[in-house]
Amino acid sequence: MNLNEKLTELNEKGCTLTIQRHAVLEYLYENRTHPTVEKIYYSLKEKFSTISKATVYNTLELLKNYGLIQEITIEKGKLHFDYEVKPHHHFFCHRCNHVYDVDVVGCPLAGKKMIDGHKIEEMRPYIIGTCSKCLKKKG
Amino acid sequence: MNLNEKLTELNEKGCTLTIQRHAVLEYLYENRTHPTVEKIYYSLKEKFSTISKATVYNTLELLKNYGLIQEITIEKGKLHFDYEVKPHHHFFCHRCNHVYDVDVVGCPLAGKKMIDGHKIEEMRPYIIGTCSKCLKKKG
DNA sequence: GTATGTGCAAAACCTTTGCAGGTTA
DNA sequence: TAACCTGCAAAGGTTTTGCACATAC
Repeated sequence: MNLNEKLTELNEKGCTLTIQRHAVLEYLYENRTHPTVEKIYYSLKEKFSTISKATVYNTLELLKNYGLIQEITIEKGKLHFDYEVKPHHHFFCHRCNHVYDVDVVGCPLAGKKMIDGHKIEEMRPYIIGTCSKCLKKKG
Repeated sequence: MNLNEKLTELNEKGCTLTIQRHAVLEYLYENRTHPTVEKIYYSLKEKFSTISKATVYNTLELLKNYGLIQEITIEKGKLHFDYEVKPHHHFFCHRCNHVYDVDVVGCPLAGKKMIDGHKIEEMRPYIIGTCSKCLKKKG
């Protein structure tokens, strides 16, 4: 889903389209590196010098609740965010702290709505390890 | 793997078997509810009134590094721990904040050591949703 | 004009660190 | 005794909250 489609959906659902919300969503659209809140905040601050961390947190939470972005809890005590909401695996390198998208086909839970009587609302398939770049650095 | 086997393994690998380490591992062995650090700390404090949070954190990190327990980052900003280290899915209820084990067979990554050139060291298949108990409470 | 959103600062919370004192081999 | 471990307190880092001001419908 492209940026305008998401902005339109947000608007149609009755959410005020503020400059800050536009900026956060646009930033995630243009930066598919699974940035942390801190990264998002400091990047936006370059354009919007008065934006506050509280607004960034509020906005990310709001966009997540509208189902327009995805929260990633793969790194201990730190949030990452992803513009792409379609289910896909995330790989976290514990050496460089980068999050990568990886493509895995044949998930046995694909399309399932329930498991053991629990209602499935979101899949978070995480993988931890050492990424290809860090493997090369190994010394 | 039962408690004595893990304690033996810890000892054989050259790790000092202190009362605190024994207590943390034993607590996880007897409480398979994926407790948070806080829950572990306050529970152990009932028996060992002088135990400190730093020791609990250190011990959990140490046991994790020995591969004897599993760290769960499913809840935003909070760590849970699991005595069971065999790969299995975890379900997190965002309503009651409980973590459940769920059994999923046919993971396409089972046994794989690499993906996209990245070295897989740990799988964390997380599912978020509303648990069966909270679905009943719905009102 | 009322409801909603933002920015600032402080608070709350979780985790890590430094170090003195205690324990283990 | 030398190495390691624990407990306490403080520090560090992330996220949340409260409230005055600003903005939107």
